[in-house]
Amino acid sequence: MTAKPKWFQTTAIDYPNSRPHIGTAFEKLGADVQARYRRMEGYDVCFLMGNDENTLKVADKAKELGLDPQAYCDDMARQFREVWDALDISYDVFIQTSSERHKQCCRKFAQKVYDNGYIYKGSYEGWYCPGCEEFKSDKVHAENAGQCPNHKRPLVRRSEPCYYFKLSAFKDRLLKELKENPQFVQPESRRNEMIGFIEAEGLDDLNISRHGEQWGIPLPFDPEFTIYVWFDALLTYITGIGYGDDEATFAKNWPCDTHFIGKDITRFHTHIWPAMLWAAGLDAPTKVFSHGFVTVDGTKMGKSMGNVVQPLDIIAKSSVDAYRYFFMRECPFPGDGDYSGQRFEEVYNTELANNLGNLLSRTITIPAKNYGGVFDGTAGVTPDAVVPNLNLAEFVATVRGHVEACRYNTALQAIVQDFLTPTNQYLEANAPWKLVKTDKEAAKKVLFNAVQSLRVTAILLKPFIPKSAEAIYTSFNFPTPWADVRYADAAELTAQPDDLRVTAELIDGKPKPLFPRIG
RNA sequence: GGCGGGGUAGCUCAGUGGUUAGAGCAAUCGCUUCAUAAGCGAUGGGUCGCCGGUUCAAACCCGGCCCCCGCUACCA
Repeated sequence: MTAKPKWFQTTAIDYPNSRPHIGTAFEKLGADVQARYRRMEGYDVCFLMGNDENTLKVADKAKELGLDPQAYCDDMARQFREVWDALDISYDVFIQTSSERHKQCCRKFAQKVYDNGYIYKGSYEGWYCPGCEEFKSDKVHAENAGQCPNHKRPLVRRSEPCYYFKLSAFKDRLLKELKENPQFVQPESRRNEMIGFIEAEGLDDLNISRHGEQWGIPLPFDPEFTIYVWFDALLTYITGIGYGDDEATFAKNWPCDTHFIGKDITRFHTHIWPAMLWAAGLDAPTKVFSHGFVTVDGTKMGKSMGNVVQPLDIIAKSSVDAYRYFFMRECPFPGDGDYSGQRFEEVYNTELANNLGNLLSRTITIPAKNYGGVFDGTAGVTPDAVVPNLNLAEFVATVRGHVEACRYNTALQAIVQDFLTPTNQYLEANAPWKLVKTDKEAAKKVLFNAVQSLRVTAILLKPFIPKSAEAIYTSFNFPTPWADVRYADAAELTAQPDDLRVTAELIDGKPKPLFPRIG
């Protein structure tokens, strides 16, 4: 027996200022489809997610609510997980950066980089607002005529000591990695941006410390300073799998096979993060995938816009799988997408209710009525292909390629248009509901073939809509247990040892609609 | 400003030189009634951003122009 290949993937960790919206969920969903697909394909998957808590905003928010920061963080973590669980996000590790374990490992990492000579003390000079007690960027300074936009008082030039990470030392190595390894940053457009950036601007050393903060992780070599948030946030990807305290688990999983992130933080993950890892003597991640953003009714979502949509609100009106299907089918994962209630209804009714759900209903009801749900004499019979001019093995290979490249919408489009719709056409062309009156055996064979199409469909849809795919699959007595099916099983039509039977629960001879129409 | 991507049917998009430019959704009409008022078929609808060039032939190649979007150091 050979060991399973490992697959380690992460999503970005989130600021727990407010509950997750559909944009945050988009990332988790895309990552989840990949994780589920990899598990199906026999990988030993570790899927890591978490919350990024060591930020001032979090401490402020807790204060505002009169809560201890830790209590606040723990409660938000609970709320986040509630949403992820409702969306069937199959994470294996959920890490909070305020956890003691993370902090300890974080300090170990910082010490290591310091010992390796990639952190040095310097000073940071910039425009400071005494009212805000923080530095403002040159941009803010320029745009507000040298005044603080909050306090309307002049910003003052100020210099304070800090610690720098020697990012510049990795410029050539990074450029080489970016250019020679196309998989390192996906999609391609983001990779080009990252290469272009270094070529145009070079790489400057980065201030990684803050001074005089209470909430945060102190630098091990100088406790006067805390580690600036993103430096510790990125480290969850390794502390979550045991860096610094469980080397066996860490060694097994690292390097990361895919970091799923939003396109806005691509630079952190493709410039700073690999450099940090190299500075500590570790490998860079294999792939960083930058997904697009979700808009609502064509406009950017935001608190100030008052158009924030939460996943649970959509699920309440439909179902988890409807939610998952919509975003994976309608929004190209590498690019941006839009959510609107109208479009949601359209996609749901057309593809899930009418096409898929109805197909299941009709292929259950006719056999149930005419054959008592048992396809006598089909044991050992190889099904006929239902879709003309389709090489099933090639088709499945195509879908697999789309899934592996995170082109989820294209994968689903292929499944619906090239497989599901033709199955409905096949039924129409052969009309088993008529044929059954003249040639019961022939009608049975037609239905048998159609049901086998549903088997293929259920397998292909498993990573996308796990519950519904299982409901379809277990509506019949297919021999391979659901937990064991792989895409390879969808690639061929084979005989089964027992007569095919309808195993779905029937009420008055009919199954419960899988996706009841909405609207 | 610089670098990158894009402008194709009402909507979302496919289509990198070769017959009358395609798909899905939406619209209209017909067939059907096994099924979730579901299914199937047909039809309408496009000066392929604008102008010029290369070519026997251009949505596709080249030049110019207009417009949109992304990146340009810390908001998924």
